[in-house]
Amino acid sequence: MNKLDRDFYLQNTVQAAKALLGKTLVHRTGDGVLSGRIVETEAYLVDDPACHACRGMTERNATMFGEPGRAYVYFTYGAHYCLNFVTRPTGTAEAVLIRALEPLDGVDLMKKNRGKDRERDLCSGPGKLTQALVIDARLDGEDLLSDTLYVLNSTSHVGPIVERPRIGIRKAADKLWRFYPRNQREWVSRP
DNA sequence: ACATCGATCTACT
DNA sequence: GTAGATCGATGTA
Repeated sequence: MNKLDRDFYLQNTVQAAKALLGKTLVHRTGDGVLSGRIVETEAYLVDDPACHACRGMTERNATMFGEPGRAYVYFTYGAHYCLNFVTRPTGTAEAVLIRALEPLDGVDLMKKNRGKDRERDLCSGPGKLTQALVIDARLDGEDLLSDTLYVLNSTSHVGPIVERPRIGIRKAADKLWRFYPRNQREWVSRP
């Protein structure tokens, strides 16, 4: 299986958010390989009031303004990291938030990282999956074409995609920019 | 310098 | 179903 190439991340962010469903996120760590199937995403656009970048570049969101195909990782609620993939050309600050995974490789290590035993509790939320896959601020700006953190272009068939309002935002709450495959409800953060 | 508020999670009712 | 934790980034003075 091949990694998604740079061109994949240049496309329309809403399309990219849908196209990422069913792909496999891989993190190679010193303790083992951790991976999961992407089953829930959200799109954040440059002219979108809910997007971190809508008020211009700051120290935190600088990665979103950079090269597509990089990881934007930020810390929130005093406790959690969230993982995004930067999309669109350099200078256009858009990204896809990865909200949930179906665990694949390294499940035992994920259970240890999370302090949970049920597989459904490992990656069913943006803060959960970063804890399970050991993704933190050190990976902000990491190239998704590297050999550490990357996305495999799995060709598995993804059925009908459900479109819902994004979670945890107040602005632009009417936009249906949260996506998950209808047949993957069991792994998502909020069916 | 200081006050506010999260792209969340957990535990508890 | 909901309250509380928790702390860095951000905006305002």
